[in-house]
Amino acid sequence: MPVLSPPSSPETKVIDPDSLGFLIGDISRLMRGTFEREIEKVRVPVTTSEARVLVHMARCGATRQNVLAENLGLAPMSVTGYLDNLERSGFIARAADPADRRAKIVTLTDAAQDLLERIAIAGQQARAQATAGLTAEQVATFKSVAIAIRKNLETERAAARTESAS
Amino acid sequence: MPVLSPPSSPETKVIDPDSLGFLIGDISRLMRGTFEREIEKVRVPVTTSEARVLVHMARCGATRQNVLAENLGLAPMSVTGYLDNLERSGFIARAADPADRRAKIVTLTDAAQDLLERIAIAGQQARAQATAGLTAEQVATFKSVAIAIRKNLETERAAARTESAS
DNA sequence: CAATATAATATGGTAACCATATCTTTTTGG
DNA sequence: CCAAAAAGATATGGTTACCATATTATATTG
Repeated sequence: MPVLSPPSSPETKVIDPDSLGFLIGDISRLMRGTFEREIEKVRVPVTTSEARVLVHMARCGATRQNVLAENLGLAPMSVTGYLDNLERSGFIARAADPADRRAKIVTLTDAAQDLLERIAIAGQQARAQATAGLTAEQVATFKSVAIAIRKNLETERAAARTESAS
Repeated sequence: MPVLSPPSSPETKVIDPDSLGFLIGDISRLMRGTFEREIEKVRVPVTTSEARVLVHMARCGATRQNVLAENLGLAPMSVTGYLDNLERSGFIARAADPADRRAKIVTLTDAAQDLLERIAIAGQQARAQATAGLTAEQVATFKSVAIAIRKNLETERAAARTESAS
């Protein structure tokens, strides 16, 4: 049985399919799948992004939506959509900001507390799957580099953003 | 100016918004955005996923679609869609497999060669943005841990897959 | 107080997937 | 050898995760 001849034509530029970007995309897709399976197990009726919104809200307390959007690194409209779902499900509430009637302040409801605990469990499970066989140090290093990468990309994103608003 | 009081209620389970899964999701979203901006700059009329398909094809040579799907870690139907677009754009061609008339063998066209070079440039640029200020060693470590994580998650995915086919 | 900016949202769109059913061939068990 | 099962691709239709632009209501500023 012949070995597969790698490039179909000799001068083909061969790009590493394991280059940084593809690798990140791969683990993101896979991690999301694993998390969704765990979310299902603990019966949490929210999506991954909605869970992220809740987690940030738990961290920040009552916030305006635009602040939350900034916090999440998302367009305000994306957050509006997630909040619509979460509000319909009874996990968050919107109230007019007395200081600025254009703005709305979102808060977690009591129902969200239960949810957050179950989300934490699902997250732990997913993380355990992902990091099986790795040392705590390896994971810590990975995370710190990931945070540095995120900062770089956020900076670039902000630059692209202001540039397009020329 | 008062510091934000973290949890809105004292017993709130506070989940780290920088826990592994969210972090990975963040850099994936950001990296894709950066890559898309670079892709635009080099005038490459394909999406990120389509680019990934092309890159894998350059690596594997002529393959059956199902092999390609397996290779990519995607459902066959997802690959069919990407290949539809790429074929319409003239970057890949489908041919019946003479050994099995159910199967189709996909190959890159000459037009794809140009494209791959430009994709490589966009990838390098995006990578440079992402890893600014990091040492080669940090990046290498990051990648090796990412590969380990990917392997773990692929295993879990396969297990979930066969389990649901009970 | 007119012009402008800002908070949220309505509307509508794209990308990246997947499940299920279907069609065609191939393989296989009797 | 043939009926039944399996396997490759695809049609159909759906979900999630976003974003851009226009709109509305309110606030700010010149």
